[in-house]
Amino acid sequence: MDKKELILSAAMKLFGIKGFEGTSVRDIAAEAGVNPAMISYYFGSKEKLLESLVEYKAAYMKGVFAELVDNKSLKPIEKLDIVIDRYINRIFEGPQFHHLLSRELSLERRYQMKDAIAEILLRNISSAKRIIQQGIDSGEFREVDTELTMTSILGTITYLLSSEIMCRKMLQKGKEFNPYQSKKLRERLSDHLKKMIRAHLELKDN
Amino acid sequence: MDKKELILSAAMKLFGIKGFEGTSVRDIAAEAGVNPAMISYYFGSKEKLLESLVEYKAAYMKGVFAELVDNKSLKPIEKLDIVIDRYINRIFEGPQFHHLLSRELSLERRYQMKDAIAEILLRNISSAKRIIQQGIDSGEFREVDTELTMTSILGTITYLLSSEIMCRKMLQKGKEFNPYQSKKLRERLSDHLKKMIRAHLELKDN
DNA sequence: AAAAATTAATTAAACGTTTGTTTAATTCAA
DNA sequence: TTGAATTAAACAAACGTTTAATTAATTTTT
Repeated sequence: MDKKELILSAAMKLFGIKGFEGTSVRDIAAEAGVNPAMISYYFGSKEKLLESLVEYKAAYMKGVFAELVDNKSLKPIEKLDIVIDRYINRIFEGPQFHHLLSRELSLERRYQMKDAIAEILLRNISSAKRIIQQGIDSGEFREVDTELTMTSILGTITYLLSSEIMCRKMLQKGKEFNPYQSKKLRERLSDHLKKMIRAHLELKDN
Repeated sequence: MDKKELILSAAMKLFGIKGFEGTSVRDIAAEAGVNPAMISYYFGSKEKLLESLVEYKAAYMKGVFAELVDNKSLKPIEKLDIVIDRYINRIFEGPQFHHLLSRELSLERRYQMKDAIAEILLRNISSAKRIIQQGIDSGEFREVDTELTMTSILGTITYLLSSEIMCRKMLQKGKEFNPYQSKKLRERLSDHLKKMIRAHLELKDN
């Protein structure tokens, strides 16, 4: 792995757990095992490093749900199940990046970057919204508020995994419980969301 | 208003919008119109100011739902409606404190404070969880996952209001749309949540 | 009630660190 | 031999906090 990537992954880790302002370039350099000057040398500045990081990571998230929308062999409710599971898996696998994004979004700073982040997140959300709309149009779903239904799906996952301590207390677990490594929790969350979304969307006279 | 309170409300505002590490004591002093030294004088340190702030604000949130649990004249579903509306109103009225809390919770720092914050939030959540359990016990609700059902309620509200820009894009609104001052959005959110929770909790053969 | 003494509040300035970044010299690779 | 990569050192600026001096308020003494 070249030094540029070492810096990026060190920054990812530290920004994720200590926040942008809470992480110094010397922290990042030490974590990456490089000289602090290399950060300015490669990225220009700490802030541009953050921008590079978001750009770099965003590439992995491009249009994950796009092909799902046009799939003709799956029913809308089955598509939504896939959306839910993919989203859960993504956050379970790398919660740090997700924490970084939501923290940046909630700060009144770096507006240009916030806009870029919002665009990244929305790219997938709008695909999922279209799936719900498909179900409504075909008469399989009730005429729900598509935007807020998506909000509920994402919000449930995000809120549960926004902090380990909160998750533990919420679920009444001990200190030995690690939310992000619990396969049981993944399934429990997936199960809850799918059931709730079904009850919410499916017509009563089914 | 005495200077101690001026400092507290200035800190509340700035920590809320710029974050703890992103706000300097000089920023706070300027916003409050006091000398920077007054912060050390009254609170000891910047970190203790944050602790005082959480303690100060937490007093207003003490056991808001406690009396609701024991209320005999309301049905569980009606109680939940009240929980939803109170929670929505609280965040709409003062989103900054809520942002501060969730940001602090997601950082791997100040663990003692995180624990205190989690306890504050959980106090009300456990009351609401008991309401759902009442409904299950009385046979009015399905046997759902009470913890994750609460997570969905709180997560929906939190996610929608976690950032203005994300909210606008999610709802496809223009720049003139101010989520926190939109009475329409409050009602739309309340309506969506109540409907979804009803579909999720109420027995099919009702 | 007035004066004196004591405590509290407030200030500007300075403290030592840490911050992000740059420089200038050096090592490395092509 | 040229250009890129890497380094240690230095930079000014900003940071949280402390100091020492001054003003304001309160209490005690006369």
